[in-house]
Amino acid sequence: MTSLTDRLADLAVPLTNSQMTGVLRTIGLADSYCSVQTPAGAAWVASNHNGISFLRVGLTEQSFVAAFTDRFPNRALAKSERAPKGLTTALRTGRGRPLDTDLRGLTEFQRDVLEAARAIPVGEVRPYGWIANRIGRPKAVRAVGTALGNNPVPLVIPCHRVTRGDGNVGQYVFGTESKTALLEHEGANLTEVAELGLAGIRFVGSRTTGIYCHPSCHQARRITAKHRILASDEGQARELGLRPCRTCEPVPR
DNA sequence: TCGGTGGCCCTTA
DNA sequence: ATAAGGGCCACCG
Repeated sequence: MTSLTDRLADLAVPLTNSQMTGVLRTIGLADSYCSVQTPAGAAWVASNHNGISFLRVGLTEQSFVAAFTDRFPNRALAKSERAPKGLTTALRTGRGRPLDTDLRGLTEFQRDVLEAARAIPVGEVRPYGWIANRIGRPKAVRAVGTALGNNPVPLVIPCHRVTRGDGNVGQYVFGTESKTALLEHEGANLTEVAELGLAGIRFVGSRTTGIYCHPSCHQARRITAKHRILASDEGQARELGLRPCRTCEPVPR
């Protein structure tokens, strides 16, 4: 009678390293990585059959591999010459079909935060509190910041579009200057948002449409100056007879 | 009036 | 259990 181990041994097929990597990759235990150019500079990016799993800007190849291994101790990593389909274009234009991402290993809270951040259009920003509200945890503003700080795939998931409620850009994995540069590159009206923020203005409304928005919402930016109304909070916007924009979903704090 | 700040909030390591 | 983290508000001089 043949033992189970004997039968398994009969089944075993010798694999080359690259074949083994291929198998591991298919079952999500190995990632490929390559270098890509981004608006924030040269980056290394890892991906597997689930999608993009890890991206870092400004690291040597060696320290990227170290960072990946540190984060995913049980996964193999092999170099590839080809970038995942659509990645280069998506990173350059910030547009197109959303890229697949691999967010395994993150908590539900962290995934919720990152998914919400994906909803912010190119050239616009939303406050941390907007994410918190959107995921049904209005008071977890601070935790939202922490979760974004742990975003494994910056740029792919645009955590740089989340800024402080007072109009400042706030912090960023790759540094504040990089965040500012990215947002300017995307065409966000950063100085206007900052000026309004300094004056305590959170929302911009239109006398003609009766709608109020976040100041960077593309709808808000089309409002003619003489029809523009400013509001410091939701209550004031309501008093002015305005209702929230369905596109940018302005939220209190 | 405005910039600095202590205290609070929530999640994760 | 505790501390720290990409925030925010109220309060203060």
